[in-house]
Amino acid sequence: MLKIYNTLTRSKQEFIPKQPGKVGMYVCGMTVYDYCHIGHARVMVVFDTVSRYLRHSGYQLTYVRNVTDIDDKIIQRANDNGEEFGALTERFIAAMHEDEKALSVLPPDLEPRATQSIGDIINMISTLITKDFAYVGGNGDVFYAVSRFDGYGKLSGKNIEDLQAGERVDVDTAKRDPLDFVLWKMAKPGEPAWESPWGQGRPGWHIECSAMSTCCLGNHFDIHGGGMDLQFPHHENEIAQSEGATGETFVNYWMHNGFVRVNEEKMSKSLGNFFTVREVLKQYRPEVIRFFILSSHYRSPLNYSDEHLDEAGVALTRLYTALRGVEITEVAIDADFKLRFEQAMDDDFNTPVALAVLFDLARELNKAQDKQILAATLKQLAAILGLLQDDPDDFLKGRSFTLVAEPGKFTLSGGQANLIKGASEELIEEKIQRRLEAKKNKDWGTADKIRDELKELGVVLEDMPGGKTTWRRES
RNA sequence: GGCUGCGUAGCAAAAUGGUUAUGCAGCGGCCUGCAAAGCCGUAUACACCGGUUCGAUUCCGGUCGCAGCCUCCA
Repeated sequence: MLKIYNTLTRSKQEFIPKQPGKVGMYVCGMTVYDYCHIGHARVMVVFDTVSRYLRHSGYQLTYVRNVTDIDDKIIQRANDNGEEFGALTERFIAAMHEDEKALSVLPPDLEPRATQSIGDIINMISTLITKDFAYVGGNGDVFYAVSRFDGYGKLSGKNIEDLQAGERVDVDTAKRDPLDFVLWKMAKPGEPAWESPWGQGRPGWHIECSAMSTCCLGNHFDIHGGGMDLQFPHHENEIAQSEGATGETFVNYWMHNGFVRVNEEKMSKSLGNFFTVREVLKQYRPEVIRFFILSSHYRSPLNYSDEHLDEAGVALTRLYTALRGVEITEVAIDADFKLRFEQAMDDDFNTPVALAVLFDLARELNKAQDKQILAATLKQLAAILGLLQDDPDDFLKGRSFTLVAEPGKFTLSGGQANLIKGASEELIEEKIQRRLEAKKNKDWGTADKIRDELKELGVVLEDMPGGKTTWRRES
């Protein structure tokens, strides 16, 4: 039985979909004016894992993740660059898709864009005005009247009085109440704009998600996800807009992932302490990043550092080592390990425990005479986490190292990866042959020297029973 | 100031009212020419102070420390 921690109730609840067997899930995606950083990667990987597990559990899932491709920052950045905002967003959407692909994040079923949902957005704003939840302000912008919505604050645990008391001085006299937020923003000359009943303008950020989610999944759906920081005001506002407009419950389960931190501080654009996915991919294999993200629970903070990435690489190497040399066949997998794995995932997607099950499985596999069933079990269960799908030898020898170049020039390359990581495979094989000769002559000095040379190049040798020598690159 | 949440061994990270988490690192052993990998064994914990309980790291209260939100942010 799957349990999900619901931010709305601050407790783990049994997951009961609205319609038996079917799940609708919406996740707030990226605002595309820059490259994705590791914090964005966490959202993508976490909800990709959630969607994989829901499907594994037999649910027919519709997974929607939007793209915010119009907002103030996008306009600002496009102006700074002296380019059309559409050119800017296309470029970063392409880059985002490359990053996702590298991290084994499967594409969502639907990826609506704000600029392609303007009609739906306008319809929702019109409804809100009709129902008196929204008004045209003194400057022509359309605002949501927060005080009109009774449930305001139910998600974030805030109440209107506290918010008003803590409100910073707001010079915006166009609003009736400082807490009101913009639904439709009038365009300044030269800004991107769409026709609307209130004049040329663009949608506010919050209404975009309300419109795109209800359009794709209906007025009332199962799961809505996003980063912790979106709880307030973004998701609170979404509830106010959607429930105000439709009169129905908006979402049953709210899921929020924790932040990636750097030196105990939130990784964010504003703090400037972020690492982009493609930067990190120059140093670490994509699967190592994915493993690192899944090695802590999705709601916990995740501290980013090279040391932790290194540890993730070593841990992943242990799992791949267990699979090395075993032919994976189509067999029924081990029921006990499957059950333990599912119990972990059923408990609010407890990936650290699920990984611990995989490590226990790896130990059994290392001991086993007949490895077929355990190996198949390991690979199949890991697939639910989006891990261990590479050929073990390719992983261990660094052949699947991913190189990310400029957007649009994404390359998956074994040959280049070898050059990055030091010695070519030809050189390694040659040295191994020379060492085997030396070993045959019991010339241990030469043999050890060759081994040390390769170690310098990040290559570790392993003498196998039967006189063969295999090798791997240090992760 | 208001509202969330967190504080676990050398590091990372889970569960749990009484019993081995797990990975890396350490120590002892097996294996190996020596290693590596693997296997076996082993040490080191639950911020502090009270309370509830036969028994608390786990529940309750308080203290201290940390992070996040209250402004755009995944």
